[in-house]
Amino acid sequence: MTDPSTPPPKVPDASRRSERSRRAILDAALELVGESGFAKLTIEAIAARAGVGKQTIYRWWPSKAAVLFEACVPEGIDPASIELPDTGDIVADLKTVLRATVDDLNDARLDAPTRALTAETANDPELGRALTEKVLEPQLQAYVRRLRAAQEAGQVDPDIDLRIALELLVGPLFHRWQTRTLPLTHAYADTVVDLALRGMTPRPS
Amino acid sequence: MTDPSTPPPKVPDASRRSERSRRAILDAALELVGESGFAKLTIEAIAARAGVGKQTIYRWWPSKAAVLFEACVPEGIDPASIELPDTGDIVADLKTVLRATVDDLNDARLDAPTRALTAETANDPELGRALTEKVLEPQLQAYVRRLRAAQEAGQVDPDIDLRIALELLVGPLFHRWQTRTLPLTHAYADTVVDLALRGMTPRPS
Amino acid sequence: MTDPSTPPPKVPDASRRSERSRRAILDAALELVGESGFAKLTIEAIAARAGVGKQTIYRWWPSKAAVLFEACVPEGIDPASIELPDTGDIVADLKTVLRATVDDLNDARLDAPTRALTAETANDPELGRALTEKVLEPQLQAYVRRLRAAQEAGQVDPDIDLRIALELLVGPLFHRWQTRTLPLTHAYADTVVDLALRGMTPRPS
Amino acid sequence: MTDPSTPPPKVPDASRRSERSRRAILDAALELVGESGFAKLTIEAIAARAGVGKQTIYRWWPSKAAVLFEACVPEGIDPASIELPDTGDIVADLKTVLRATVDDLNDARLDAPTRALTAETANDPELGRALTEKVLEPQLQAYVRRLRAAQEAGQVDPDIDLRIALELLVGPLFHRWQTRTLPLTHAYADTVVDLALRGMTPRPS
DNA sequence: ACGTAATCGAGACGGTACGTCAGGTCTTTGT
DNA sequence: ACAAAGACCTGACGTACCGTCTCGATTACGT
Repeated sequence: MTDPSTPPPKVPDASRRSERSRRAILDAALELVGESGFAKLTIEAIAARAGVGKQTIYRWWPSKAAVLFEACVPEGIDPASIELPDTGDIVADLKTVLRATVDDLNDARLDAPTRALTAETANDPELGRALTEKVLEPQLQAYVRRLRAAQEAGQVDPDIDLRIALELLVGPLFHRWQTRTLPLTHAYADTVVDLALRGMTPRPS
Repeated sequence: MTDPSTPPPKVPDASRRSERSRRAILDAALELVGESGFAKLTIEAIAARAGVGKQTIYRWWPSKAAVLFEACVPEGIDPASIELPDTGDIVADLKTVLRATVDDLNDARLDAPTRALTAETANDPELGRALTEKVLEPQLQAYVRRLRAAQEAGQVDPDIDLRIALELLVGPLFHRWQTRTLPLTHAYADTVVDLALRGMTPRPS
Repeated sequence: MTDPSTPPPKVPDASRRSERSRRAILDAALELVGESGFAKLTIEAIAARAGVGKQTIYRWWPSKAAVLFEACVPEGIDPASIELPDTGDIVADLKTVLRATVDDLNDARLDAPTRALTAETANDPELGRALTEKVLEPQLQAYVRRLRAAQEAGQVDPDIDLRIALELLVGPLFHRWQTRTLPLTHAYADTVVDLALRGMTPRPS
Repeated sequence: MTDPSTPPPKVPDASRRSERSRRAILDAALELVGESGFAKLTIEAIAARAGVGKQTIYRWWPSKAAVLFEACVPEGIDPASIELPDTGDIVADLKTVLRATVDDLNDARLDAPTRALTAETANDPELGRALTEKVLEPQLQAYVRRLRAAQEAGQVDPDIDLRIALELLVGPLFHRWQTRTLPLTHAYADTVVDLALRGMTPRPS
């Protein structure tokens, strides 16, 4: 028996949803956030640019952050499928990955929406949870898997907490990106990997 | 010779400023951000709570972020005066400091405004610059000074880039705080210090 | 030769029309206008109450006023069949009729929809025309016929313009109903008839 | 002791009201209702035409009907000051007045807003009351006063209920105007007066 | 001691965007 | 083929704040 005091929230029928409108909305959101930033992004502007009624946005998304989230993170990609390269050389592999991350963070097209979403998590915990679960954790877990392989290959001290090890790698990059204190470069990525890994080498027994 | 097309921006006379109003505004801003978060913080609400006209806020601050910034970071503290402890034991000293940082980040009173300001830097570069310059860099420079002392004492490899070394310490903490992936604990701070420092010990030549 | 630029207006096939739906719609409209008034009457609400798709209403009626009109004025009654009583005593007959009119206007069930339709004629001239032609004029013509009979019977001055005579009778009632200035009573109807008829008695030549 | 559950409705300070805005709003409302009718009259359109924020309308008027009401009925006219002419000849005086009324009702500038306001009273009883009290009743009372003078002068039967007598005069005009059945002319006004007054002449005792 | 000039509380103003609602059209899915 | 259902685009609603402006009423100097 359901609660009679709160009538059903009228969930719309997803099977009748217009894919044309959905795509137009997501594209418009990405365009607009690139042009003017998240603060000036409004639902009305998205609707106008997409040639869509506002209600069509409110029907399917709870906030402009949710729209942007879906625009940035296309659903349907399997989180478990994310895998770091494994050439057998943990240091080289991590440098490859962190250099790619640096390139992504320096990409102007990705920078604006990513910063916007990250910032919005401060006001919107629900968004934060979604972002962590759908995007961040899958990537971090890939790091953990790669580090575990290195551990098993004897390249990393077996006593190390891999979760913290990973944070030693990505934390510094994230910190520089977030604070804009100094530029993010490949050389920086390399140095972080070298320094972090030096502390993880197996101790001579 | 000044531009005649733009009349003087009417800088108000700071000497006549009402300290009562200033304090009331800052206090009201802090209260409100604690109660409802930054998103629901409005200039009108601050003015109403402080018993102040809106213009009194607009006269002295350019944005609600600037108000909050001043509320959180009382001016008049000398950035150069920030100093990390130096007992001679770099590991112990860093653990002391990072534990204190963990405590601060876990303090509910500081959490909301700090997150709000951090998030707002994504939309307000001017605020970001101020935060970096007045708050962040002074602290980071204190780390650099303490690490340099350790280097000179032979506890840290002289080849290490201290700026990056510092980021290996604070980056992980900042990352956890920002992403809320796992709890921030003293044990975590200790492990980060241990792991980071292991990579910085002088190499046996 | 038809205009090729305007395609046929797609007149639906009336023979396949669902009588069930038609009745449900008309009943729902009457119910709703009684419950909440014309202003809050919406096509959506009628459709929902009638268990009918909105399109089924739009297919057959041009506006909510048209629905209400058909609900109030069942088609198929012969306008010429309306007849005032004729006992030979014009004063008594008019009092009978105006008292009945007063009763109708005081009937709460009829009041709301009638007022709504009357008011809507200000915005919807088409509706006004329909109302006049189908409802109002047939009744007024009945008055004219009855007054003419009285004229021929020597009870009314032959020089009188009967159209205006009739308006002297119904105008005051309509005015009071519309303006709600004073209550509509049988006594009022009687006085109006007495007063109006006094001016119409054949002059002593 | 006042009700603590309902905070004061924040009545705005009338002394600071902008007369410029007020006039612009009333003018815009009159223009728009003349152009497109009351149904298509929107607060947004009024605000746009008047070059005014919507809130400035909502601050001072409860509905678009109230705006139109004030636009049509400039406040500050003393209801008691309305007086019908008194040349001593009641028939001639009434014809003068009703002819003027006919002219007003045929004036296109007054027609649209007057019809709109009249129609709106069906949905908005508060408006109806205001209209009756501020506009209608003062005029009707003037009729009553003039008829009473005629009564005292021996031109009207002392037994007549003057309130009903007045309705016999204005009711027919109102009815024709409202139903648009036949044109409103001076000749019509004259005939109504003649017919109605014939029934009011003093009976030969 | 007194003008006078600036700040102050207050809040009306022209605006922008909000999130909701209803209108009327179009499309999909039975029956 | 028509009816139900309901998603869609449109546009107005009434509200919340924005940042600017104007209004007396305090202040706090500089004569």
